[in-house]
Amino acid sequence: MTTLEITTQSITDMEVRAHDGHHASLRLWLRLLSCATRIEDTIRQRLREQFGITLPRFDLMAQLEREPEGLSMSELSRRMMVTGGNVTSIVDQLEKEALVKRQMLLTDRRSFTIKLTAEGRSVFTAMAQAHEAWIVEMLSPLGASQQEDLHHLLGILKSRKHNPTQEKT
Amino acid sequence: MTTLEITTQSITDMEVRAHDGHHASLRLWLRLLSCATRIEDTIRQRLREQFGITLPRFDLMAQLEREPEGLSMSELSRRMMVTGGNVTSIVDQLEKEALVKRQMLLTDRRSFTIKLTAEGRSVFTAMAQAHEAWIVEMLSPLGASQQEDLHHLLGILKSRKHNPTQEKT
DNA sequence: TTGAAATACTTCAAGCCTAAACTATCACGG
DNA sequence: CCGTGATAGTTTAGGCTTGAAGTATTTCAA
Repeated sequence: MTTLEITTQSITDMEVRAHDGHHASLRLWLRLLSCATRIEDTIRQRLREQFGITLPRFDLMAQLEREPEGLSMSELSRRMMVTGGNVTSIVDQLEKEALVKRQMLLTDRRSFTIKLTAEGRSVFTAMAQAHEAWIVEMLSPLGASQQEDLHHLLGILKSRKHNPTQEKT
Repeated sequence: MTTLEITTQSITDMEVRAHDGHHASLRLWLRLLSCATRIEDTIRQRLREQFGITLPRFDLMAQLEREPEGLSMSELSRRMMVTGGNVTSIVDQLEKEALVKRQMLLTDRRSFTIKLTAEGRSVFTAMAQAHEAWIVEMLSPLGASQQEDLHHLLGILKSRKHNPTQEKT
């Protein structure tokens, strides 16, 4: 299956590299996933213990905090990268706790705007501060320039996501 | 709260850097999470469409594939970093589909060994091959040396995870 | 021996999440 | 107008996940 003839290094090197590259990619993916999971689990646990809130609810509030004008359900769904039905249930919960409110739109009766309530904003501010400190703490094994490097590498990964042979430009 | 007096650049620089560093860490975390989520979602979707299996079931089978002798429930739970109850339900499903089997232990009647069935092993082999190709494809925006860099940086992050208070160079 | 603590696993309630089906409203070309 | 297709949200069934409570078994020391 693989060539055994070694006239120059180049051919063999390429194949060895390709083969190893597969396992290396897999290992890289597992490590990436593991890092993200560990950090996320820690955040989830601390939010629960210290603020009695779930991560998805926190995330939704974080989206709203950046948009004082509020967001529609579909825009929330897009930004949070989750399905619409999911957003419905999270907003339902947060509305029950009076942390967000649905606001009718005059221009389109199908839609409405979700906003933080005054209490929601104040609660979120306190949580966000703690949250940011946790992140800083958990990323601190990396120095500032290493964090920049990591940010850059992940940016490359993000940009051209998955490119099945030939994709539109 | 912060000093407003600027006698030399240094003080302000430090504070600005600290402040920016916080936001930079947060941005880095969001990017890391987003990369992991996008890749994971793609894998989940393709496993479902092409093999009619869920990601957790695939992951559990992957653990078993590496251990021909099988694993206990608690060992599976530890390796997959999920709770025991979770493993119970996934094994239940896989057992229904005859992809894994519970095997009584003579030495300890509380426990048993979970193994892939012959069919499970054969099904898994096909899936794993596709899975690895997807990973290679999705990581391909990064060259081999960039993947190594990323692997290395994530290794640092993983090792010293979160280290309360004491540290910073 | 025996009973308390530890261990292995299961069950349960509650919440997250998805895909798919459903309702209501809007847009717009005929 | 009007009807057809698109869009905004909701609902539902099924699966994952957790934390906590529960059952069975083992360990170990008094």
